[in-house]
Amino acid sequence: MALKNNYRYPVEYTLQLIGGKWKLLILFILMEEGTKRFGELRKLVNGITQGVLTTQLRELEKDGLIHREVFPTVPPKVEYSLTSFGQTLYPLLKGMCNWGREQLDK
Amino acid sequence: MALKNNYRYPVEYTLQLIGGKWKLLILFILMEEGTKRFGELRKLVNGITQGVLTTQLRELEKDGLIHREVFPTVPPKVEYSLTSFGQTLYPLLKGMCNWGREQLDK
DNA sequence: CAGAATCCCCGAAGATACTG
DNA sequence: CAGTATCTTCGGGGATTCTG
Repeated sequence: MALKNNYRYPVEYTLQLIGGKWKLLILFILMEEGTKRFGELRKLVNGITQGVLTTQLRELEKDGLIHREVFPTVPPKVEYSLTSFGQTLYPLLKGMCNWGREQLDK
Repeated sequence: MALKNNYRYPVEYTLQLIGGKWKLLILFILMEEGTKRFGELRKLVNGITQGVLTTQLRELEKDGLIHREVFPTVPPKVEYSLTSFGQTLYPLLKGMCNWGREQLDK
C-alpha cells in the first residue's frame, strides 16, 4: 500500500495510485467491461508488454484497487477485477474521460 | 497544443495535459490562490527547481491551461494565471483532491 | 527576477528469453 | 496461460551555471 502520509496535497496521493502510464486504461477496462483474464487485458491494452502489464497489475493490487484471483488449473487462469475501493474511483475516472472527450470533440 | 487525435481513450488526452509530476500542484495553487509570480510559485511548489518549473509552466501554457503575462519592467515580473480553459478542470481537480483526502483520512 | 543553456541521472518502461 | 528473470533504453526530471 502506498504511503498515506507526507503528502502536502491529497491530490498527490491520488496521482500516485493512478499515475502509471497504463493504470488508468487498465482500471477503465475493468470498470467498463468487468472481470478480465491476464491475456484479455494484454490484448485490450494495446501495445503493453507482458512484463509491464504484470508490474502495473501488481501495483494496482498492492494499492488495493484491483483483486487478483488465481485458479489453480492447468493451464493456469488468473482473473482481475476491481475491488470496492477501486470502484470508488468511478466518478473520478468518468469525469476525466468526459473532460477529455469534450476537449477532443471541439 | 498536445495532439488531439490518436487517443483510443479520451482519458489519455486528459492525463497527457495534467500528468506531469508537478502540473497538478501548479494548477491547484493557481486555482485556489489565483495569480502568482514565478518566484512565488517556486516557493509554494516546494522542492521544484527553476528549470523544471519553467518547463512545466511552458507546457501548461502551450496546452492553453495557463496564461503567462510578462511585465517589461526592471527587474522583470511575470505572472501566471489560469485561462478559462484551465478553469474547466476545476471539478476534476477538486474531485481528485477530495478522493485523495477521503482515503488519507481513513 | 525570471529565466536560458548544459549536462547528467535514475527509474519507469520496453525487449527478449525462459518456465511452472 | 500467465507469468518470472534480465538486460537495455529513454526521457522526464534534476543540478548547476550563466544572463538580460
